[in-house]
Amino acid sequence: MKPFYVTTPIYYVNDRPHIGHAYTTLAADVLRRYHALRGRPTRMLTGTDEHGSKLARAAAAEGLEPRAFVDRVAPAFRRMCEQLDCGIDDFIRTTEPRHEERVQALWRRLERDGDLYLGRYSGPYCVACESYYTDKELVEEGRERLCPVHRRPVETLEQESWFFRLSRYEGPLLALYDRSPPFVQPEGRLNEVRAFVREGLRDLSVSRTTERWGIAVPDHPEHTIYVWLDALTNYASALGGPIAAPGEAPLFERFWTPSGEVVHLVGKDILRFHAVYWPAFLMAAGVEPPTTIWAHGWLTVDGQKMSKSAGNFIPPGPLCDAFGGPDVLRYHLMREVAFGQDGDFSHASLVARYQGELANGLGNLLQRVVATLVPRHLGGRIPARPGEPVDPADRELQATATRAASEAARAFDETAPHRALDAVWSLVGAANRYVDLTAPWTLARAGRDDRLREVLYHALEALRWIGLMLWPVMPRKATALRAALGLPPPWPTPGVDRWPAAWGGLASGSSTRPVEPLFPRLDPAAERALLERFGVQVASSGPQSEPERAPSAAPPQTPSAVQDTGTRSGTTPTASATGTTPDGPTLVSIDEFARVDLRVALVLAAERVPRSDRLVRLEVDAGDGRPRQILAGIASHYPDPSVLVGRRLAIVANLPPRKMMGLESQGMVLAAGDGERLALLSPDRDVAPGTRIR
RNA sequence: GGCGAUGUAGCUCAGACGGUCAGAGCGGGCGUUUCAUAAGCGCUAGGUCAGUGGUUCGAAUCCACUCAUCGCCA
Repeated sequence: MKPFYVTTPIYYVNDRPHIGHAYTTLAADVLRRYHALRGRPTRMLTGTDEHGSKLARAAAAEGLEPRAFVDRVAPAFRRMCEQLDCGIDDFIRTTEPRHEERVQALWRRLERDGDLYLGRYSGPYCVACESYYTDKELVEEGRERLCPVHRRPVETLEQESWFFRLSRYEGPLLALYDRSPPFVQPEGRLNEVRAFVREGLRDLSVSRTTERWGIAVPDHPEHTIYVWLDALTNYASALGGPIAAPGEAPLFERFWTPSGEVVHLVGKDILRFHAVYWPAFLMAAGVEPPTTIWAHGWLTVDGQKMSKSAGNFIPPGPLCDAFGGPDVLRYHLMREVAFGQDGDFSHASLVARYQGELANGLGNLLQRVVATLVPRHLGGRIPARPGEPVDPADRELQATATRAASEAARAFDETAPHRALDAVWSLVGAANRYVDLTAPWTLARAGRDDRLREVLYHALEALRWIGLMLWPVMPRKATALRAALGLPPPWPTPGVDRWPAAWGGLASGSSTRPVEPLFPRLDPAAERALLERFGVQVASSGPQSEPERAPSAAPPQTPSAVQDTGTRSGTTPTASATGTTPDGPTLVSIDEFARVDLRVALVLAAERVPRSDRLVRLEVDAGDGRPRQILAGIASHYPDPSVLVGRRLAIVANLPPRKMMGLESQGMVLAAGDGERLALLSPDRDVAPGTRIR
């Protein structure tokens, strides 16, 4: 069995973990679990990238030593893995001695073999950043080219630098790109890399005298090793490689071998470093390059482009909490996004898939079969295994299962979890149809017990297959499903292929277990509540208005873009990616406007909110049948709000509830104001509370 | 500017070698069962397959050009 070694990028710790990090880590874990289930020895690595001037600056900004800073922020990434049930085998930090030693060992090897030489590097340099930039990183303002961070002119600075003889490896790299299976996936990306290399490679500057926070060049401590040479080496250093005497690094020998498979999952922004520099470093050191560099796409949120503005991301934690564990998020991300392509995340889609596919599809299937039919008609006993299916319905179910298992396996083998899940769901659908078609409840009434037992056996067996195939993506739920069938978790065992293959593997005689619904359906109220909790406007997809003129401390409620995968971006510095919105008036369609629920509301009570100098608490009749509480920032204009009682005001009634000063505001009153004067809007004659405004 | 990719039903997308390729899932509409988480199941979508012009007996599928979007490079 070929060993399988999969890595995520190491995450740059200048940020908190968000759903983009979660996505890559999840994908690696899913692949790892799949191959483990197939009986392969597996290993998964993730970690954090903790060197570089950006981090040193971030630390300085908080008055911390870099070491103290990274020690504080790095654990969040490890916690994310745990939260997502990603069974990592190792977590490496580039500041660990075991890594630094291996990087220096690699350096010595490259130097010994003549692939490093001392030269002079010159390029645009920002004094404030103490950092070089490449031409394309600079921002142009007028005729000037400025530092992307400080917006200050850069100067051309020359310094002594070590160079790696990258130019030597043009031919070997191109040969690597011709090998099959392709070194880079998806293949479209391979062409880009090939084109890049074909245009010629220049030697690479791999040390900086201006950089302090990093790994020192052996014997030349005034030089710091280039952060990418440092960072890339993590994939091998975590195993004790890439340079190690025989017997010294057993893990490296076991997993980093031509007879094994080494897969690096990377974001498409860092493809070049992985597909050009990394294999070149390794070839120079006489080490086999990895098997595959898999570049996945971006995750947008609600179709919004990525943005790097701070705090503008979706952390995975609340999504796990909302569904009692990570499996629903795991499922959704793997199912929704075609691996390798850009994908979109939206809470609405998450909930829709949950309801349609998990609750109605699989959850309900398990419920009808295991929680009802089998206990009711068979006393919870798993019936005897029938002979070879002869009934067309039985044969059809079995054929679908066989097809699903082989298609799902092929999809996982091709790193296409979305297609694997598609295949599994073809079996879920077939099993639901099978139950409908064979109608066990009718068989029971007709006293056809033999047939009833056969039918339920096949339905249970289908569930067993589903449970196994789902385990890589939803380990907890798959385990719960198997428990319902009276089966243990599918402990992966090297050398043992547990993928379903033979129909009839379910042992008879044992008992099913009572189960809680695997994926409890959200009733409309719960669904709405959940979406509102996520800040999704129910029944519309339009942008939201902010309730009242509330303090802007809270993050924007409009779900917006997530960032890139948070790895070291080789090309785009932090500040450059922010887009600006044109200032011109925005037109809305009549439909968009119609989504705003404007109503007349009668003020029943009004009082100042204690300890707030702005807020007034209103109780209004908005035609809901019960009073509604609205907070309005109008206290400075209405110091005695009781004058408002009995007035009819215009309100927005379908904003998500929002808490201010510990009180929930269920709407917003409309007012005209310029900061100095403010006037509440009222209808000019009496209309019933709740009357729609249009 | 160079190279490349994509543009198929409201949405997300499948559709080697040109001739049951005009499809799937979701959403929408209609119907139906009752074992089940008001779930399931069945039927239904009449979309110029971006546009134009070619090649061909015949093209979503080949060629050219145009438009749009995107990626890599400069």
